[in-house]
Amino acid sequence: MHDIKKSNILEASRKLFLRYGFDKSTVADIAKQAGISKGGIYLYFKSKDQIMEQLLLQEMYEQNERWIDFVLKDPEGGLLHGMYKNQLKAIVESEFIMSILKRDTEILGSYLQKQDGLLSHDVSNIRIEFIKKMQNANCVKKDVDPKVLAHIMDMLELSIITIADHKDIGNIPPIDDVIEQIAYMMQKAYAPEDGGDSAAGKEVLLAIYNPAKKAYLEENDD
Amino acid sequence: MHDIKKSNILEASRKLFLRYGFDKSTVADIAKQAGISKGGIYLYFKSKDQIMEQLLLQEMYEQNERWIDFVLKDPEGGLLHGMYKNQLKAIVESEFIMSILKRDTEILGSYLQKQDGLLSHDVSNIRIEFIKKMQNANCVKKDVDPKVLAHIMDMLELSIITIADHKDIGNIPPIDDVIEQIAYMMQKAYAPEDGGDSAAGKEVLLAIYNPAKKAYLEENDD
DNA sequence: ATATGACCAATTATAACAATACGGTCATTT
DNA sequence: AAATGACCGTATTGTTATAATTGGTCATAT
Repeated sequence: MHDIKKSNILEASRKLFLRYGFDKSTVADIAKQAGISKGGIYLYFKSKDQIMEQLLLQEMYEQNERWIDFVLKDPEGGLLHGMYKNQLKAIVESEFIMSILKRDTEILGSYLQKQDGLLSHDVSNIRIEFIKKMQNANCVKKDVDPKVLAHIMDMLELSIITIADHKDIGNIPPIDDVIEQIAYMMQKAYAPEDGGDSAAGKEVLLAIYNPAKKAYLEENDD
Repeated sequence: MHDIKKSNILEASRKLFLRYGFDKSTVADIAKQAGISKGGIYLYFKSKDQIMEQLLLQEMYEQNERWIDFVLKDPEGGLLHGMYKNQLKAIVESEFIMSILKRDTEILGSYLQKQDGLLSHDVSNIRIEFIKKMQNANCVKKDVDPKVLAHIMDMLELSIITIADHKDIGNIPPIDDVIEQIAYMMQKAYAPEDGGDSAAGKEVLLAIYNPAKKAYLEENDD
């Protein structure tokens, strides 16, 4: 990160947004938490909304980095169940990412209404295309409808985050156990008969991810 | 149903609650819709809350009847994936049941805050016990943790209902396809090696369901 | 007996207004 | 140049009084 001040502001915002939500965290609060003056904020960001936008981008970037990292280290990371497992693991490490996926009004507040750009872009279509590519690379059984499979993956991703609001926490098993069980289920159902080609799957993932990463870093050289 | 008037009131309430929600549907509205006077309502129910309570009980009963019916007709209905599939099918046939599982404040309104009795009883523990019984009856693989499996079933049940609030409807596949795919996944992952004993599973289900049904009918002889 | 709707207390919605807090700016300081 | 915080117009929130609606009752009618 080039600019330590900018980084401080983002870190302060992350902390406050998660604790009090976007609406209840004032620019003055953020300035105080970051150890600078209110006016100083506006030397680095043109609005409070833009702070949130940058924060979302950063968190998404870091989540993806974690994901790729997990995948490359996992022998089965190139197969569908391995990728999905590691994506879920990367997601649940960030409360902020979870609040995005939930579209949590408590955290994101009025930013949800205003800024639809970042948050509304539909991740499901990306997932569908991805599954098709994985089928071609012999990482997923070919006789399954990518649209339906992607949707079930969307469902599990959503509910792993939201179910805490619907069940007593005492009845929720450890999140790692749940993720492992989901991966097991997907492996049994969707891995090709011959086990699949994990190395090829990793290639598919990197071929999509690396250009996106490069584009992001060029736009945000921090 | 013994009393046609009572039935009319419940039917009128169901219609209005689903359309306008519990809070926005007044007792006068219900009376009008049912074709009787407001005072008449109180000859059959002691409060507006009690109408909702009876309605919930009725809807749950009917959902269970549909479920058992589907299961008995399905050759694989006695296996875990068959039972779950048919339970999901029975659920999505009733908007009311879906609003209960969502704890939809738009529909249930202030009834959610007041009456916790009916809605808060945790269905997850029932599911765990059920899976254990199914394992003993050779309908589910024995090397899986019932707590985790039950939780994943809770997750899928929840998200099949709630995901419409999070995705464009254009990107949601037909609900029947989704349910079939979930069943396929569960069959691959959790059916015993030998295919399992569907008839035994049906016995397990009826052994639990029939006494519960009898108790309900005795309490509500309508 | 059964059913009605005018009536009641209690809750909730509406309106008008005052007070506050907010995001953002900019003259001044460092 | 870089950073500050007093300042500004607006939007939100709090307050109060008043009006309307609601769930539930019960004297009366059928």
